[in-house]
Amino acid sequence: MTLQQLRYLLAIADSGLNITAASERLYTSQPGISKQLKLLEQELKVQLFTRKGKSLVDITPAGSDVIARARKIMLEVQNIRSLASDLSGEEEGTLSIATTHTQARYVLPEIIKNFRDRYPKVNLELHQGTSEQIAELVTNNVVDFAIATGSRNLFPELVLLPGFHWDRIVLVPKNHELARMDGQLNLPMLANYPLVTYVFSLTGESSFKNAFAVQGLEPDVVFTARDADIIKTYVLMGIGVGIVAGLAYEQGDKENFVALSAEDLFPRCTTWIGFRRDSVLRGYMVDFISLFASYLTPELTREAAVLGSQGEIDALFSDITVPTRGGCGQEDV
Amino acid sequence: MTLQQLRYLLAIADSGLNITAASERLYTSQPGISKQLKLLEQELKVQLFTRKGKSLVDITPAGSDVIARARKIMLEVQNIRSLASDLSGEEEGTLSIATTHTQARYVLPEIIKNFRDRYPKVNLELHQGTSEQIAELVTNNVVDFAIATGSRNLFPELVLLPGFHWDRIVLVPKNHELARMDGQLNLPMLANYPLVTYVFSLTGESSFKNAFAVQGLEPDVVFTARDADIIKTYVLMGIGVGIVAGLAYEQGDKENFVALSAEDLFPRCTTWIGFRRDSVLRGYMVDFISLFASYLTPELTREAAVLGSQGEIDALFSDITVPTRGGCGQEDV
DNA sequence: CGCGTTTACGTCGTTCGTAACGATA
DNA sequence: TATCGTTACGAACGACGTAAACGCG
Repeated sequence: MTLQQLRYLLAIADSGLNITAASERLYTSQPGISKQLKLLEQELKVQLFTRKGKSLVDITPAGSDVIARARKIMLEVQNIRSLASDLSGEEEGTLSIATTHTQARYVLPEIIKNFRDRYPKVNLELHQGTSEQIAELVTNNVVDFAIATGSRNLFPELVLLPGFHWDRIVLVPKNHELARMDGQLNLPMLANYPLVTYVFSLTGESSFKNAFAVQGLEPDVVFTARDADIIKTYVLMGIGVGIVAGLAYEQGDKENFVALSAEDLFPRCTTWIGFRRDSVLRGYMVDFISLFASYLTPELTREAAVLGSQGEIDALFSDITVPTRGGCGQEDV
Repeated sequence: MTLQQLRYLLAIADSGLNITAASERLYTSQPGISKQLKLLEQELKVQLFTRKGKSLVDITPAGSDVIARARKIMLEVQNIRSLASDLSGEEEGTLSIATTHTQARYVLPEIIKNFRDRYPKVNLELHQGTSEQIAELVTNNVVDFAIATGSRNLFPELVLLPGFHWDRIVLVPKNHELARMDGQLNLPMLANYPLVTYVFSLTGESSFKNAFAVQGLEPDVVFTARDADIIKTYVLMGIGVGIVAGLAYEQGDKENFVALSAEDLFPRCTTWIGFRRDSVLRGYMVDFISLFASYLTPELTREAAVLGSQGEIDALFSDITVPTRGGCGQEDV
C-alpha cells in the first residue's frame, strides 16, 4: 500500500470511476493509475470496484470503506504538509473559501484586498454558492473556509465562529410613498406592499416568513433573487419593496433608494466562518479570520479550534460581544 | 512523503530516538532509515528531531505533531488492511489482548482454547499487567483488546462492553473458626481478622476499603498480592483470611479451603472487554468477544462499536441482563 | 575504542510514459 | 468507430544494502 495508490484510488472515485479522467486530473498517465489500482486490489485481495468488461461501474462495499479511510489518511497527510509548511515559515499556499453572494459581494472584497497585501503568495480561491452547495464543498474538503449566514445545522462537523451580526433593511425608490413615511415602519405596513427579497433557502425560510406569521400576516412576495443587486434592480423598476441585508446598502445607492431600518422587524442575523474541526489552520488562515472579524484574534480562533463540540464554542463566545455591521448604510462602507 | 517514511518515523520515535534500534525492529538497514528521515525532513522543510552531533536527542514540537498525525495515518492503514483481509475471508492475523492476572488465569484459558480451535491460524498474544499497564498498551495500540475489571475511567477512548459480573468470596483454611461459622458473615466480623487480598490499584482501592469505611470499620490488611494463587498460599499458611474474586475458586480448592460468599459485603464487580473506537473489528475479533461472553453476539458488538460515546453504549446495555460468573465456586469450573 | 550516524556506491526493483492491443457501446 | 482500459516494453528513478568514514563519549 502506498500513499500514491490511495491518491489514485480517490482520484478514480472522484472522477466518476473514469480512470482516464483521473489520470488527467493528476497530470499522469492512465496506465499508471490502472496498474496501481490493480496492485492495490491485489495486495488487499479485495475488489474495490465492480467491473463490467473492463470498465468500472460501481464501488464495492469494501471499496467504499477503503475509500473513506483513504480520505482520512490523505487529510492527515495534508495536515502534516500544512503544519510543516507553516512552521517552516512559508507564507504561501492556497486559501479556499466557499461563501454566499452577499458576503462575496459586500463583505469580502475589502478583506481579501488586505489579505492579498499581507500574503501575496497565497493563492486565493473563492467559490460562490447556496448554503447547500457550500456545505457540500466543505464536507468534500475542497474548501478551507465556509462563510455563510444562518442554517448552522447544515454544517454539523465544522467549527463555526460568529463573525458579525447584521440586520435587514427595507429599500424603496426615492419617490415611493414609504420614503416619505414618518415614524416607525412595522410589519403590517410591509404586508400591504408587494415584496422583493432573497430566495428562501431550505432552512432560512423560517426567519423571514415567521416574522410575519407570528403577527398573523402573510407577506406578498412577488419576486425572489439570490443577490441584492438583482433585487435592487427590480425595486428600482417599481416591482415592489425590497428587503435585503443591510450589508448590501452601498454609498451609490443613496442616489436611487431610501433605506429604512428593519432591525426591529426581523431577527438579527449572524454571519459566521466555519472550518473543519480536524484540519490544521495555517498561519495565514487564522490571520484571514482576524481580518474577517478583527475581534477574532488568532489566539481566540486557535482556542476555539481545539474545543470538541460546537456547544463549547458557543459557550466561549457567550460572554464576548460580537460586533454588528451594516444597518441602514450609515456606518457601512 | 511516503507511508514508509512515516513508518520509519514512528519506529524511531518508538525506539527511543535510536535509529539503529528502529532499523532492527523493522528488519531493515540503518542507513535506509536515516536517509528516509532526512528526505522527509527535507520535503517538509522542518526538523523533526533536535540533534546533538549526529544523534537524535529530542523530538521538536513540529516532530511530535507530525508523529501524532503519522500515527493516525498508520492506524487507518492498519484498518484498511484489516477490513480487506477480513472481507477476503482470511481467517488469519493477530489477536492481542492485555488483561489482568485473574482473567488470564481463571477466565481466559477455556475461551482461548475454544478460540484456537476455531481460528487455528490466528496468532494470539496475551499481555498481563496492572490496569495502568493495560491502559498504556491499549492507548499505544499494541493490543487489540483490554480485558479488565473496574477503573473504567482509565480507558476514556475505548468502547467498553460488560462481559460478566462477579463477586468476591472469603477464603479460610478448613480448620479456621470462620469455616465452622453458622449464619451470615458480615463486615464487622471480617474486620476482626487479619486480611489477605489484592493489591489495591489506584482506582480500585475505594470499593474494598469503602465497604468497611461506610460502616465505620478499618480492615486489618496484613498482606496484599497481585494474584489469587499467592493469596491462597498465604491463607493456607494461616497469615489471615483471604478475600478474592469468586472466579479464583477452583475445584481443587475444596480440599484446602472453605469459601464463604461475600456478595452481600462488597459491591459487585464487572469484567469488561474494551477496544479502540476507531479500530476495525475483524471477524475473529467479534467472535472472540462472543466466546468471552456468549450474550455479546457479533451483532450486539458491532452495534456498540459504531456508537459515539460510552454513555450510549452503557444505555444499550441498560436493558440487557449481564450474566454473573463465579460465586462460591459451585457453578464456576 | 565502541557506539551510532552519515556518506558513498553498486544493485535491484519499481514506477512511469509511450505505444500497441483489446473490448465495449 | 470512438472511448476506455489493459498489456508490453524501455528508460529512469529511487530504495535498499554493504562498506567505509566520521564524531562523540
